[in-house]
Amino acid sequence: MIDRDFHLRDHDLYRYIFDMAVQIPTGMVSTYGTMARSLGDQAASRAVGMMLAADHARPFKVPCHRVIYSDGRTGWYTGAGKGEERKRELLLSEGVPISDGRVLDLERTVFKDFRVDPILTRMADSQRELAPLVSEHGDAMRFERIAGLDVSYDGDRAFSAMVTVNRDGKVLEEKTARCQVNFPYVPGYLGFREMRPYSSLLNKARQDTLYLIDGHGRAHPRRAGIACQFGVVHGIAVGGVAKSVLTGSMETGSLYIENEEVGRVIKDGQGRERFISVGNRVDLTSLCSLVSSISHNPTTLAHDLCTRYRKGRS
DNA sequence: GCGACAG
DNA sequence: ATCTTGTCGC
Repeated sequence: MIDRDFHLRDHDLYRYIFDMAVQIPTGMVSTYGTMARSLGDQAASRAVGMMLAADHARPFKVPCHRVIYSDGRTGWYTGAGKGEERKRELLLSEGVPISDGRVLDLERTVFKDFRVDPILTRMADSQRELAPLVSEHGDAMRFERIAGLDVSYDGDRAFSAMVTVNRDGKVLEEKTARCQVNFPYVPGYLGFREMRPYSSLLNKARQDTLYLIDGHGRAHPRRAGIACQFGVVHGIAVGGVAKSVLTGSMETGSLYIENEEVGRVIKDGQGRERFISVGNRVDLTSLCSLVSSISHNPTTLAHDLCTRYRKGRS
């Protein structure tokens, strides 16, 4: 049984990062990569840097200047008196050894013993648990309704949209929603950023509708991309329609992970290249045929709608 | 230089 | 993803 609430919840990764930063003792530093690894995945290192630099509400004072690059480079400080120079000043005044813009003796100066819940490990485990629940069977052509979904952002305010068309490409329904997300984009964990914005578009999960999501399904390091998460959590048919590759190798129009075909490249109704992979309850071949055959890609329609919605309401 | 990571 | 400027094609 999958923990639906775990997938649907807004996990506040900012709070995790702030709670970690205050654990770095005066006179020591940590690195973006070290903090990401403590959370469970080094892939989040850029996200750690983005969160520390972001203009985001903080419940207490966060010593961002104590977080540096893993090669010792001090980097930038976005707080009061911003700049490279200010960050070095602050660290020097705290007794951190710096020379030539680099923190010295990293073995001793880099703090690694964070006390934190390894949330990314739990998320990755949850994706591995979900992967075997994905069904790759079902004819995409049997659906009367095809719904494209996408999200647009203003900072961490998400504006999502769903456009439902029939197989002739005629628009049957449009819907928008907005919500706050506090989980940044981390490669491999997109589902934990966008599950709520997408789910808030669903009055009820419809079995007569094929949902197409901007992102991958099985073409994911743990075979559980956002299209799989959305499909299994709601028990619906979903296809992944991505603009670029996340993982795997391309050979003659197919995307492979360890000799298994996990996706295909096609041209959509507008002639644009898209990477298709199974989310849930459809087979790859009919899914590709469907996306190629619809004159207006519902995912593109949803992209345009949520962009307009954001610009009109933010 | 390599590898390169959805949105 | 978003921002911003510049360029191309209709």
